[in-house]
Amino acid sequence: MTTQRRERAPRQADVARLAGVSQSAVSRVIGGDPEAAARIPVDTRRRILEAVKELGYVPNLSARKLRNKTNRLLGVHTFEPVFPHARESFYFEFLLGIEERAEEIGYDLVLFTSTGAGDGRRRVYRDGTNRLNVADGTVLLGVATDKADLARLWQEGYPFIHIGRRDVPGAPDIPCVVPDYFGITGDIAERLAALGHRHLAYLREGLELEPYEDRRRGYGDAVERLGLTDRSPGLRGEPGLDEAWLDELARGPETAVVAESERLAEALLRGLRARGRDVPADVSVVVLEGVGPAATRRWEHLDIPRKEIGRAAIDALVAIVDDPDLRTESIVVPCSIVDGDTIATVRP
Amino acid sequence: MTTQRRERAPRQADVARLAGVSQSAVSRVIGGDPEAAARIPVDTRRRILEAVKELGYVPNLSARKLRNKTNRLLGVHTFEPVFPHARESFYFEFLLGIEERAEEIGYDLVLFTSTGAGDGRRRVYRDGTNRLNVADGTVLLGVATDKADLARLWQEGYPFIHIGRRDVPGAPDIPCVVPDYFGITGDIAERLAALGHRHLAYLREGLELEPYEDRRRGYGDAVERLGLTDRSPGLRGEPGLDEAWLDELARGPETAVVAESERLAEALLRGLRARGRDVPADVSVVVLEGVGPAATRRWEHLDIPRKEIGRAAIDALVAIVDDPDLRTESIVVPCSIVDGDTIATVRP
DNA sequence: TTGAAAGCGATACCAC
DNA sequence: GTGGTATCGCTTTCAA
Repeated sequence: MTTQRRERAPRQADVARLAGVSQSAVSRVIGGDPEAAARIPVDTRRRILEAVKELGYVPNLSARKLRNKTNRLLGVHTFEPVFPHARESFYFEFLLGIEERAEEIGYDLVLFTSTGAGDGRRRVYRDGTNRLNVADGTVLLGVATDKADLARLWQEGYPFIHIGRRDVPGAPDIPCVVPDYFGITGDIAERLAALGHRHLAYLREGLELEPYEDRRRGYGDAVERLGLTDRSPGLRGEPGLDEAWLDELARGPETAVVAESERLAEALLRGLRARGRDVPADVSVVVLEGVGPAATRRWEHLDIPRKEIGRAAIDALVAIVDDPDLRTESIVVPCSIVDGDTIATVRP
Repeated sequence: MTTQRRERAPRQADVARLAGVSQSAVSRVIGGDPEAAARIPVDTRRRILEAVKELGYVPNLSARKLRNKTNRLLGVHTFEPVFPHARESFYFEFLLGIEERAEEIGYDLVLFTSTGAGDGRRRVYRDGTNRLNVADGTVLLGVATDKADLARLWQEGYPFIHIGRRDVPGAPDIPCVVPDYFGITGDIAERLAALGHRHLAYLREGLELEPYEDRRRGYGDAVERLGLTDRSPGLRGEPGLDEAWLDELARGPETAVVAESERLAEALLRGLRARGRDVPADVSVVVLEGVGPAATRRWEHLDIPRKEIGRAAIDALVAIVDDPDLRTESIVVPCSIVDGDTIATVRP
């Protein structure tokens, strides 16, 4: 049986003709609105559905979107390519959550990949066109977030949500879903205090993104509140870790260090050992980011619930899509601390 | 500076009004058609572009698609979820190629994820709606390909391409991009023959999908053509590997085995060793599929250029989208053999 | 050169 | 209950 291949996709008008009813009737039956469909006699309905099957009619989503302004498509725009490095990528887990949740609630995903400027960075607007607007709304992520793009999207009133906090001048409240860095870094300081640590130090990366600010503020506030001391350059804005400060640390009163990255923690570990001090015997260490499965040590570290965040982003986005006037505050997702063997109670 | 957030997205009509021209003029300038745009006086053009910028106008892609029947969106439909297991997935590499190529040629990707039936399998048609038709065309992949879906898509005339060969009754030539299993298995037989092997055996998996047929045909034809012998049950349709046949193999004239999967090869290896024979000293082994990075041995095996195939799929799809009347034959992508240490020349 | 107007396919209001 | 009909935003033909 080799069926003939169809030329033109059938429209509601074709269905209507075949069923001997008006186009509106077809729309009412197809459209799924139970209210409207219910008001149609079973018999007419049956004839229409038969015609639909006969012709193999399927609704045209673009037309629907044009009318309804919605098509159950959610976008995902990453400011850097994701797939190429997906395996190791920081972002991969977010996508997992995004896909999972989208599937659960019956939305499809548009991956905006074409917007490459050729230099690796991706912009939302390409020759004046916001390509995102095929989708009802979009989740944005990436370190290299373009704030101008964000501001413009916000002004356009396009529904979107950003993973990770971003402050954008000119756009008061960018809807974001953010890990609770502020809270968890406070908890970390508290945990250290509970173990008897009074003198802490903070190791800072060279990045000045908002999420780092949150960590620093959370930690700094807690140190103050708990009456601890921290005389490290990191807390006051000096990134990195130099020999001078390592010397200082090795003979100073500090018994615990919070490092923004595993990289820094590794360097710290080497530096301390070179000076005859060990972790956690002499110094406890907590890592805030970048602890992978290939880690050399079981660092006590902060865990970002990426999949959770991806899911939360979809839910928040759908809420915004459903009600664009919604003034969404940022969604804060709690983080947790993964126990490692790099902290200990202070030696008496 | 806190700019006001816009209420309604501006349309061409708004731009036209502001620029003091007609809507068609705006369309001509915006639409990008150089022919049409060229016929518009520089001055008018400038006024229009200014109005566009002033209002922050961006074209509505749904309306465009409705008119033009194209929106530079390509779909990806997987018959099983991909992301959840993406890291290890057989399919992941295909996606890499797909994303890469789509980005290069300026298309965005729609990930059809919402079509889950709840049982893990995904169908194209959900309550009668072909969700794919938001995209200009779609790449389909998956083992659990639903042939009814494929047939229906084909009949509808929807532009798509399937990764992996599939024969669908009722749809003469499903456009597919397929690894050249037929050719490469022939090459494998030849390579073995060149090493002096005259008596081969074939180990078959229990799956009856088209790609397996291709491998079996390629191998079988070559064995015949080269005047080799193969008395294995695998070649004639018996899947698996039982003790009886292992005994047979251990004392028989066979000096080389082609196994459809690493799993089978492993079982073979164990069986042979238990019978005092070794690989490749006594028996050479070539594996056709499933050799991962965690393999216990450096199997001589077939390599599927997955990324290449993904890229080829996009190119083929775009060709079909551009010209739907195109009778696409299947695209065949050559495979290669990865050298391992499981084959050797026949001992004199 | 420029503009009016006819669709593209679906929805919903408003009469009948 | 049912069927015209205006409308969504854009492209393109056809006149002016």
